[in-house]
Amino acid sequence: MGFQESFKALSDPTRREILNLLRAGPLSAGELLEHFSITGASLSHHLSTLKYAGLIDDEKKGKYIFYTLNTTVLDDILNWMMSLKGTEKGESDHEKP
Amino acid sequence: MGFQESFKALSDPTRREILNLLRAGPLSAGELLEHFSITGASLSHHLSTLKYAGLIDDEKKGKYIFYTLNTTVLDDILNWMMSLKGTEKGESDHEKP
DNA sequence: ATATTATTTAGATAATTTTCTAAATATCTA
DNA sequence: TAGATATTTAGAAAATTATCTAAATAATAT
Repeated sequence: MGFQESFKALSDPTRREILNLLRAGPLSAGELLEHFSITGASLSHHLSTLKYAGLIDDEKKGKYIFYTLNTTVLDDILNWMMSLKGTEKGESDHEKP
Repeated sequence: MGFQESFKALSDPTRREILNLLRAGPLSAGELLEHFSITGASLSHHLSTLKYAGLIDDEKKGKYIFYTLNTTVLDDILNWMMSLKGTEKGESDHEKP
């Protein structure tokens, strides 16, 4: 999984809102659906995009599938962005090199 | 400019490479073009996408237009991602709350 | 076993994006 | 002024994406 899929996944507002909702803890597809006015099929596509990008995990519990945030990819993106800014991983903002 | 445009801009590998190249300092469109095998027109579109997203600035100097990295939007994205991770702005990774 | 509920998959359409070639604009130089 | 160079804009074709409805799969409940 590269940045390609991650950024593409993050570029949709519905998907970003899904991630926001998952901050509080795992939610099923149906619980997520209540927060949007799209069909279950559309939500399912968004979830599979997020999963393909590595941004969420899913776990089947009986009739439901619960989705959780996976922050591993976010960390990779954070590091890439910090290196773009020229800031090393542990470096403070206040140094004058 | 919202996250929409920024993430969309970042989702293309050519555009991410442009940002990487600009880390070292300003470059003209022509100088950037040498690093890719696309037409000038395509590059120009990528540059306008990056500019619209607020990720680069441009400055005309005579015959040339020089592009520079603008890290303001990157900071906003970094903050959003850190809040997704549940990490406050100045907070260390090592605390156990 | 049948019906109900939760979710995904298939297939279609409309909108967006990437890229190209060709033409336009702006600046410099001879 | 005419020609060359740097870059953008216009217009079109091909690929990708978001969304929908309808159908399929899987699990639970009666």
